[in-house]
Amino acid sequence: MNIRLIRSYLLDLYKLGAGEKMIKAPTTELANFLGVSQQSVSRILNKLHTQDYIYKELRNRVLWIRITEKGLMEIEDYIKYVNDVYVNPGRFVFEGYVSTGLGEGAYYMSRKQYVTQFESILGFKPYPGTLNVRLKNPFYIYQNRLLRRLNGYKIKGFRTKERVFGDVKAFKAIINDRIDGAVIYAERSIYGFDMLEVIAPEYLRGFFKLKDGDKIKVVIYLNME
Amino acid sequence: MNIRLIRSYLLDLYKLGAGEKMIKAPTTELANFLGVSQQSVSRILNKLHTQDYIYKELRNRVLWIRITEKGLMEIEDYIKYVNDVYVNPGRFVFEGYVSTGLGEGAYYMSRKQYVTQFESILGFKPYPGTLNVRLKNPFYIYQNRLLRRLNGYKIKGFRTKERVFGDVKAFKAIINDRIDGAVIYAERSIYGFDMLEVIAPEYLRGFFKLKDGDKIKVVIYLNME
DNA sequence: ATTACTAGGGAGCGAGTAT
DNA sequence: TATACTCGCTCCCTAGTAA
Repeated sequence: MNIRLIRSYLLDLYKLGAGEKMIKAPTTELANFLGVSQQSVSRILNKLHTQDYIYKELRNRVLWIRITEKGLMEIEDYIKYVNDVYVNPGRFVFEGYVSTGLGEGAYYMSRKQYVTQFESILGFKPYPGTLNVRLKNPFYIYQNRLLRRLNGYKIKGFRTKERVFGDVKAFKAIINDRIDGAVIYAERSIYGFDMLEVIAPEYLRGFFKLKDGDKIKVVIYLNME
Repeated sequence: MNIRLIRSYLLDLYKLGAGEKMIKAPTTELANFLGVSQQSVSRILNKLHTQDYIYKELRNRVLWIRITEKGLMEIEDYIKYVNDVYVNPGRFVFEGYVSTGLGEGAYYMSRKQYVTQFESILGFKPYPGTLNVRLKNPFYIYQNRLLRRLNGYKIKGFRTKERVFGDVKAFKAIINDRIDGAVIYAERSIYGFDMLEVIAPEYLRGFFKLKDGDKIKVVIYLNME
């Protein structure tokens, strides 16, 4: 079942109180509330149950349901997303923690072919290194996944006689509300969705006196205009 | 197109900033963001456009879009609903304004066949009359529409030799945080979704010293347990 | 490059109905 | 009364491809 529909139905069940306790959920009655047929309610509840979003049991031939932990997490993430949509259209706010990467960043960011493109496309000459920001909040990880799907500014890869350097995607960003930089996604990143790679014209660790584990805020602005 | 999907897609477009201005929306790029194929984006945007949820225009063969007033209203209602879901599971909060109905309420509420049922099912003997509460906020109207679909407590209709009295549906409610009463929905109500009919053991206009236009709060608790 | 048409498959839907 | 099966229909999706 489509995740968009799953969220929508889970939300309605939550409204009925199924997030807190077992509730009586006769399919005929839910049909009215959800705006679908009794048969569809039956099918929907069974799918939600199969996919572990709700508990479900028959008591005296009547259904009782309750949303599972997995279902609650899905709802909470979604609610956060919805609110953030409203507060920050066109903006993606992240908070994460300074982290030491594998040192690759410096190597990449000092390649002349990349540097000249960053300079002309983003408008600044990046400091030769990246700041790794680890995301812990599942919502930020979700957002990062979304964002990574967008195209952003494209920095073309190239090849030397030693090896191939892949394409890089960049989004303009503001770090700690002060420095204009960017978040980059290497085509074949070694990091998962819980890591942001940030570049800037300054040495960020120096500028903000950062050490590992320090909290940092990164706001990405989309360039869809 | 399914309203659940419409909301979901509109929300994502809003996140990209399409609620505030025309944004460049190449279908290939949106495909990544929405998690569907380029072809689906084309189809989805066309449907949203046909149904007046977005503006859409081609500039140099690239799509630009913006969410319409209708789309924005849909989003706002939905966001309110989502937040309210989280804050008030199992509870439906309404705020409306005291209004004079057509005087039918008193006639109905003094039928003995109704009164005895109300007394045994809801646990109080209703004052012979209903308080009409007019809803103005579109969100409350939306909520009322949702609620009217649920079954609630069923009060059976009856017939006299003069005429037929239809079924009535009731939900327990608390009025102005003080009086335990109920909201009733007559099977063939003469009112639209912008009106709540409230009953209580007391004469509410007297108890709260209400006059037409006074604000009043009604909280409905679902009985799905 | 784009957008968007077509066709085929599959998911979601409700009516009828078995239990 | 309930729930949930089958079945046919519609809607939604993607791949291929035209413009």
